[in-house]
Amino acid sequence: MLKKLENSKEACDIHHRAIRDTMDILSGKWKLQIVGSLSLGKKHFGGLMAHIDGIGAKMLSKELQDLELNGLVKRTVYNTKPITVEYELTSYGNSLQPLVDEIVAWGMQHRRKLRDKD
Amino acid sequence: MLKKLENSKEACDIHHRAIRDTMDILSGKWKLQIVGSLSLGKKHFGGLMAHIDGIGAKMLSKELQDLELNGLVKRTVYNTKPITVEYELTSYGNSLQPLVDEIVAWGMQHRRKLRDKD
DNA sequence: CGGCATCCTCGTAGATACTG
DNA sequence: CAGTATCTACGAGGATGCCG
Repeated sequence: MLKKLENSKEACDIHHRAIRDTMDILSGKWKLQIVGSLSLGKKHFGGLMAHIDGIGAKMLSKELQDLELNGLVKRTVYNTKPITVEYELTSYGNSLQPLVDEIVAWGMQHRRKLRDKD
Repeated sequence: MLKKLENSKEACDIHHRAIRDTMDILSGKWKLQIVGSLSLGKKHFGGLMAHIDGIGAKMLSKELQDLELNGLVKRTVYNTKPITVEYELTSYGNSLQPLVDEIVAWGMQHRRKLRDKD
């Protein structure tokens, strides 16, 4: 463990680049909510629409494509009568779970904090 | 532990609200990088500018104000010859550390993954 | 049902110049 | 050094309508 250069300029850059990488993929208003939603189980397009309150079809479609491109989400089309499409997290998408958990945990704790103060 | 309604509509809403709350506070291109930067120690305005590659004075200023409003960052002005200002994480700001760690960890793992694939 | 095309709006963010 | 002011551009994101 010769990690003695932790505070070097280089280490900081790696640090920041990692933050940037993650945020590039999860940026925007909706991606994390979509991931959070799918982490509870696969869903249809319409199901996601209903579940994510506020999102429009265009946004959802676009965000899902982004997530699919990054290998986080798998898209499956079924040739049912009116076509249906199912989205689910890939195993890679599931690797975001601890991250999502932290975000949820912090958000809940934050809301509690605000209530106590006001 | 009667958390048996985990999958209820209500629980989902709380879930999503928490994600939304957190992202509202950490949204934007820079906030997480600023937090990450300050988590390594207090810094001057100029220090942050230099450390965060790419950010402009206006953005940095605005983002810092946001973070201060949310109680994540403490701003201290020193009446030195040319005025200097120091920024540091509050204890509340430090509560984001595990979150930031997860983001960094995932970002680094993601970059590794991409390298292996290409 | 899923989702693309079009149009439009508004916020975000950059460049530059200026102040205390 | 640490901002603020102004001006501008771009793109995220919403509304609507059409298509497989």
